[in-house]
Amino acid sequence: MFVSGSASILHADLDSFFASVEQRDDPALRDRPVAVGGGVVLAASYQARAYGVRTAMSGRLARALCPGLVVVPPRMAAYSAASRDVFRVFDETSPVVEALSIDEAFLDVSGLRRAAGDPVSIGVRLRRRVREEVGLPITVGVAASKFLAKVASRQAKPDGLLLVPAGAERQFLHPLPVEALWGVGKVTTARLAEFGIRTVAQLAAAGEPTVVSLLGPAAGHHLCALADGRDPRRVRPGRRRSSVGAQRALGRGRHQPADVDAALIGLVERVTRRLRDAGRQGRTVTVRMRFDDWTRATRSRSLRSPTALTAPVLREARRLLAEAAPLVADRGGLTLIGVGVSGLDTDGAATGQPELPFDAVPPQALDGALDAVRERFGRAALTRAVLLGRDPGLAMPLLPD
DNA sequence: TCTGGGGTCCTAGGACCC
DNA sequence: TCTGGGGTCCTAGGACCC
Repeated sequence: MFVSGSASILHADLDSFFASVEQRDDPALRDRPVAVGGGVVLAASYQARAYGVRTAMSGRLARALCPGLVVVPPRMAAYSAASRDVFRVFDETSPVVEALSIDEAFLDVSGLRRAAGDPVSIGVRLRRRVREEVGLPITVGVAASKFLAKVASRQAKPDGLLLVPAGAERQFLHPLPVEALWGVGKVTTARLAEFGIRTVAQLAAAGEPTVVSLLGPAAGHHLCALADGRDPRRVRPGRRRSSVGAQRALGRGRHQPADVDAALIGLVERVTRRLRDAGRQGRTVTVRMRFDDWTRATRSRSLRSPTALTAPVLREARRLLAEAAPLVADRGGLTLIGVGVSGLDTDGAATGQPELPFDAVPPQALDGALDAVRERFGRAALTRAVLLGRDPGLAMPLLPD
């Protein structure tokens, strides 16, 4: 059974974001095939995509496919600024915005019909504003669930808007190939194809027990629910990053220990600098490695207390790397090294997060507010918040026990 | 084709606690 | 003393996304 509420979730996604910013800032690049990157393509304009140029492709291959390709080095600061401008438009469009990445977000506009019109009109205005005020093309999918909105925007690209009307979810979804589904990548597509499942309709017809036996319980149940149009996930504003990492390719061949250590120091400094700038601390240090045979490994350990300081993270990262020395020798040397810090603290007070305006939380934001309560005050307070929340008269004040 | 850099989520076994 | 069940945390790996 399709559960079709009204189609009031927007998925807004900038089109080939990095390349579009470059074309915006340099008129000479407009209408030309542009790739942002160097050794590897980070983003390709649609003119470049027409030649088969894709994200993650090597620069050499991209140039071979598209002789007129203009390759420009990335300007991360410009992309961050553009992202801030676009998110300002998002925030002015709806109070319930969930950022997914630097260039896409979900917006719940269900509470805005009276104030701002129906979801499609809101989407049309959003696209116009981003075009006029930021100068970038953006695609919007409109549907009753996050999943469908995301699939819709993917189908509508570039520079489009697509509504999946309530009740028409199955017609929209079932003819699509399984890889059109958010979360189905190469491995899952191949696995399903072994059993003749290539479209969403075939997935739905195969039945949940079969899909679960192929993909495991979590992915199986999840995918069947999605193929059936069931996706109850709310748009959750204010989600925070839970890990910070940095990595660096080292190139093939042997690397002197001193060079590897220098790279490690640089990575640790970058990561801890970002933690400090964000006012966050983390407990688990992870060292990522890639080897000459392209296999990967990670080693991680949790510190006794969270930190954002270079020294303790570096000490732990060096230890982890030293312990992995036999592995490195065995697999023919390092070609990439990375450092991550996860288990980030969620203490709002210590991180400069503003006080939660409990009396100003719109009903559709309750989900996110409760998560924030749990993060800040723990489970007991969450239970109490839920109980209080059931009786509007008791909803304030809410203080930690 | 020959390969970057940033993330999220899931699984699974083992340790440990109640 | 032996046993069970449940929960959480830690670590490693892998799929997937942009």
